[in-house]
Amino acid sequence: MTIPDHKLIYYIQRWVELNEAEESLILDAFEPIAVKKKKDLLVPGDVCRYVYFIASGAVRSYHVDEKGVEHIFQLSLENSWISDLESFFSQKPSNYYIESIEPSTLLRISYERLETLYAEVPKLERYFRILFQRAYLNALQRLNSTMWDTAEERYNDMIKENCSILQRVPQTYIASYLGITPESLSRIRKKK
Amino acid sequence: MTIPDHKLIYYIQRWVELNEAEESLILDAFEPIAVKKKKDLLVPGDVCRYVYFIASGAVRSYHVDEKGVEHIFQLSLENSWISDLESFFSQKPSNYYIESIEPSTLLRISYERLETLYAEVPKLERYFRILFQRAYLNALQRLNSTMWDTAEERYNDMIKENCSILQRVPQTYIASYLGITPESLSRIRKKK
DNA sequence: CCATACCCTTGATGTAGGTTAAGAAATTGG
DNA sequence: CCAATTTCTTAACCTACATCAAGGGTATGG
Repeated sequence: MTIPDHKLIYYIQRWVELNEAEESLILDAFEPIAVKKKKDLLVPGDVCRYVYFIASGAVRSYHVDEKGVEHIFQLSLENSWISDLESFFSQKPSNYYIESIEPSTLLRISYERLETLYAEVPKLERYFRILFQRAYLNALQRLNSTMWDTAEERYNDMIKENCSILQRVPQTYIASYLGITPESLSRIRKKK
Repeated sequence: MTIPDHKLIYYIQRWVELNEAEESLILDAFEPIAVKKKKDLLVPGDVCRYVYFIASGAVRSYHVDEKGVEHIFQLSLENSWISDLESFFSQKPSNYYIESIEPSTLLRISYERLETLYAEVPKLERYFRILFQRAYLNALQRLNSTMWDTAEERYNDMIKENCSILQRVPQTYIASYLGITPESLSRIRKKK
């Protein structure tokens, strides 16, 4: 068992208990891959075939609008998940890019394999139920603050909660994730 | 079995198959209640004890900020779910109101009862996994359009997707749900 | 190790939507 | 069925953030 494998099991065990048999079923189902910086894991038009667990590194998902502007959806560091779930679960073409922003090690599982894995390890339904529940609440909070807080408040919240990401990715990415322009973020930062 | 009970099972069966035994276990676990218009199901400071399935009627969840302004989170019609999941799952005090906006019939289940029900009917983990997955994707789309579309575009999208709600609740609620003031919504509507 | 691309900053100007205020219209309940 | 309350509209003015533009700094890969 390699280090990234350990981490996946560790993070699943935070929410559901697994016996040894279940652990190996899970590990067998995931395929480890290593990617360099700036590698596309998904491009628009392709079906999103995998859900990725980030064992190390950083990955973003974004979409490019008609004017060519990038809108960042997710900025994910190690020990979290990333995918385009809409495309993944519908198995229809995606509108998004998923791209590594640092050299990263990932564990991926395909749609078909995940369905069979649910049958082999029913507890995983519980794990993903809890995971989506938390992701949903998180998205609602982000929605709430986007609707009702100023850009400055949102940036300050991000500083509080998420220090390391600010050091690791360009400010343009942070601005896009917050829903503002790089210029505005620069002005907000100057105020301090 | 009453009509509202039927509907709950019907909507669960859209995603997972249930046998008769499982159906009755589920129906036994949910408690039907009827509420008038404007009844508070949850107020800030209280722990959210229930998840509600709306068999008929309409319910909203909202929070009131320091200035006394209401921010509507969810506007839910019959055949959908409503709760403050953050409070429900953490069993900590809520910051939200949940209030009926029409006379409604609801099926509710408590936190403890849901946990035992998961043990009795493991398939429900799958159902709620899928439910949260969809809710999460929905929240992300709402986030996306709040960040990048104009208020007018968001209102037009709502007209397309959700005709009936516009007829059934005051415009102030729609405005708040869209993240704008009633005045702005009024101006948008005048344009047509 | 240099050139190119990318990234950050700063300034001038534009605009969607907020705020305040007030009256008209529609609901509601006693 | 009417008074009270809530909802909707309109108008004048304001503000947070966007857009456009241009210059300087700093990675980075050939």
